[in-house]
Amino acid sequence: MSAINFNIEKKSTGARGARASTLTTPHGVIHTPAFAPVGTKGSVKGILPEQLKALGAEVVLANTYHLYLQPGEKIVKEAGGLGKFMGWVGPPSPNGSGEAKPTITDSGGFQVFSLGAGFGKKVSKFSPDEVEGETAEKEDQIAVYDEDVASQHGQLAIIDDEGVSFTSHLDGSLHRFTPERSVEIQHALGADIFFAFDECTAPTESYDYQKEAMERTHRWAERSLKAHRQMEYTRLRQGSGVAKQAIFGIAQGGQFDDLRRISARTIAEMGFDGFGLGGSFSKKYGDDSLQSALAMLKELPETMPVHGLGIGEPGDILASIAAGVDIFDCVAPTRLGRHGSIYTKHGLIHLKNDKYRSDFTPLTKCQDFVNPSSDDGFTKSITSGFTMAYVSHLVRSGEMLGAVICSLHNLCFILNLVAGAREAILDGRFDKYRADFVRDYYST
RNA sequence: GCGUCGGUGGCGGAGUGGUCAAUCGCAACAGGCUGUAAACCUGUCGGACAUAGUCCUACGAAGGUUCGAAUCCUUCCCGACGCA
Repeated sequence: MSAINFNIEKKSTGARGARASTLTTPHGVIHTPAFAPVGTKGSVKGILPEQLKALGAEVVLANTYHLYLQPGEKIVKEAGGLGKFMGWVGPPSPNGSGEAKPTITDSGGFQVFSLGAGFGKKVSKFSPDEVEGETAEKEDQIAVYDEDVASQHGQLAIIDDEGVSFTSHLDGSLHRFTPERSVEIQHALGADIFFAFDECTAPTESYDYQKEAMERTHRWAERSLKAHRQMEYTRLRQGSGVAKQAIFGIAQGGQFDDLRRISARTIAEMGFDGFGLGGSFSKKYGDDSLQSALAMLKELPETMPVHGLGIGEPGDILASIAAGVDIFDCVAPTRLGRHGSIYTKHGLIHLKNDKYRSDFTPLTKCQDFVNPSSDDGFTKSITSGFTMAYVSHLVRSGEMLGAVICSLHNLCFILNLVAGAREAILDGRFDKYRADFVRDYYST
């Protein structure tokens, strides 16, 4: 019995393609395609929950690794779950705060990549039998770590078949994630949708390593699912009612089509509630890996909801929607915004550039491209008094309001882009919608 | 007027005979950012050709010592402080 219900309202004919759906979660409905703003530590940086709602966001994504380290999953559980904890709630009821809105947690698998293991061969890896022991052995494990790499990049995450050992970036203390532990933490965090623990790889890894990591991810997926079912079973037996959380399995395979396909099939057959398209699609790795990753979706049953992890570049989002991805999350809107870059119909611009010092064009001009029905929307009205010159000034002078305005703007842009895609799908004109956008955004 | 300490690239501030077109920070200019160790990181930053590099002009001004001076000497200008 799944905690979510996925209902496809409209889909392209033929092979798997763009579709519009409603995803009903224990905390509310998500209309897909949907974009989930990222609130890694339980906060979409600089943005109030009320503002997120006004922008049209229906779900936010937080991170297991970060919340585990700080404040600790127990606190979040005690608060009543992630949504309640972070104030991501609906209208208040007469006798208290409102009901929590939909949330997703990432498993911490990405941190295995970003905290060091992504640097692959430079990082020592352990065979399973070396790490069977408990905490006492961990000191020794770290000693094998490549000191040069560690000091150069500050990375400290070591993969073995059983799980991942890592040192906290906050205080250097030693920790360990296994699939079971990740699930346990994510149960405590209580998001509507959470992910199986995986190993994210860079597309620059060799075939052999991609295969090894993929197979490990599959074993971890199985263990994650099993752990989830056991915990859920126990909870249900204690009379806690219905299933509260859905678990998505993550497929990997890097840039290799055959691995991607194998991974998709393997994950799909395990019985997850949904599918996570894993990987890292940063531009620095080249352009092919996303295409290769999207191709694997053909292996999935149409009825399976798909989450594109970390896919957030506008063109990539539309390409992914075309391939049947339903939900997205990405740090780009907020990170770019904090750094002073904003999306416009004609591409990304850097407000710090000299030419915007005296550009008195209203900021809202950048949002005129999609979803005309949102013309009276929140961001439009809240940012209507701001000019590029003013925001440029704020960003230059380090005023936090600059970061906030740019983040709002970018979230508005991406949420509108995705909402516009949904409308277009429902109207049967998605291909044109995508083509028009891409033409304008990537011209010049 | 006397004395002391200072005047270095947009700013702050190192350097006190050669390895100095001059450490570093800020500013400026540009680039990057895709499941957030990211309100961050990288590059450029006297001028001209410009890849390396080469050549100019430069450390208040003018002279001087020296093979060689941002660095030593003389005078002048300017600033801060102290004494009259």
